[in-house]
Amino acid sequence: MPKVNRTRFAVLGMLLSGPKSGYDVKQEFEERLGHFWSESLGQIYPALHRLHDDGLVSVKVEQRARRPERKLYRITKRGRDEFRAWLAEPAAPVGVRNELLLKLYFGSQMDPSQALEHIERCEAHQMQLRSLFKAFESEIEREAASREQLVYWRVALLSGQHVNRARLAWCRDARAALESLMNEQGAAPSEKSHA
Amino acid sequence: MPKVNRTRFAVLGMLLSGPKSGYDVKQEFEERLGHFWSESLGQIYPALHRLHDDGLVSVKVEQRARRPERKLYRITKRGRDEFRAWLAEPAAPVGVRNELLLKLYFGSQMDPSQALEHIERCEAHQMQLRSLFKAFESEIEREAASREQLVYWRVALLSGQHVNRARLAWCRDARAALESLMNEQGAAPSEKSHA
DNA sequence: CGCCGCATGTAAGAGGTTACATGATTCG
DNA sequence: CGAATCATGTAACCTCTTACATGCGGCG
Repeated sequence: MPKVNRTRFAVLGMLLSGPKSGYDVKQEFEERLGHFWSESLGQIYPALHRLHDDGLVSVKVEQRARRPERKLYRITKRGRDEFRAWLAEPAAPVGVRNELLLKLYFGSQMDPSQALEHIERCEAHQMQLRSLFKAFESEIEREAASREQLVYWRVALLSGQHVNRARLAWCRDARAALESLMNEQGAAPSEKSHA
Repeated sequence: MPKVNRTRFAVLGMLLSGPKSGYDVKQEFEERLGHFWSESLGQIYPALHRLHDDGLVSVKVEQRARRPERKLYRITKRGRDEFRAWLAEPAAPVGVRNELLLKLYFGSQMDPSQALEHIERCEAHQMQLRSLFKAFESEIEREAASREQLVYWRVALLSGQHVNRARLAWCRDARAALESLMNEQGAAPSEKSHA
């Protein structure tokens, strides 16, 4: 298993669109990649230091009138080369760890009504996500620097939307399954206390 | 943020269906929860020791003729109680870290044909997954111990299938978007070398 | 004055994978 | 005999989040 450090390249990639401070990098992760990637400041600052040690970025301290000073990191030629090499490599599959499904797998240990609550929470969350994605649609239209970039941003967003729709559809199916289970048990109450 | 140890409860949950060894627990994770949860032996053994220290499981060494001996862990009353309490709590949302989308987000740094390869790899992987899910459908039908358990297992599987279908649909959309981008650029080749 | 936003960093600690270490038994 | 499976465990090593520590400037 070719274990590469993804934070390293995620941060490096953020610098492609121009020199940035660690703080800027964090902002951009949250604003634009929030639905498929995240990095904390506790990862970003050390990553920038390491990138500098390795010569993939250069630093310059920027002094601004009446604003705190900050370090602007700029990607170097070597940085670009290494980034492109990383881009070409196959992506590792997403690690799956879904706590909701884990709990539902053990659903027979709880009340069906409790299981239903879990699903309703998921449904509410996915509805919110749907709105966010909707708002994002117009935002990337405005902010993309080129036709090419817009296409790739749309592709990334589209993935979120497809999965979001799938989760919403699943919530409906799951609710239906649990409701019919509750009807069955309500109609024919077998012994439950020692299950 | 109420940080609870999920491995602890995942392992504890595995013992609900009867006493098991650490090795058994690992098997069951792989066979039945593979698509939404995983635990390594390096987590499972220490987790069982801690569960024992905390009185949530009991141990018994099982001697078998001409087979290596093993430790059978059995969930205790307290274990069941704590497990049920954990089940009732809201599940943490899935942490998102999708390396494929990260690379595609930076797609304008590579050849569209390279981006296309990334998508085709994803598509191939999702096709395999689809077959696995299909096979799983009949397996849970055979192995569920009760009607109730079957419903919950079906709900968990259904989630995998919905998301799998969404990813396949996205692969098709993404391929189409990239192919039309390649046509545009092939027809009107603007300067590319310094992008 | 106190809080918020900007800005940089470190340290502690949890969580997680992999490799290592050991040993029995079974099957070809 | 050697490889695969069963079986248990530890150690090293990443990764990641959180909390802590510090300081400036603007705003109410």
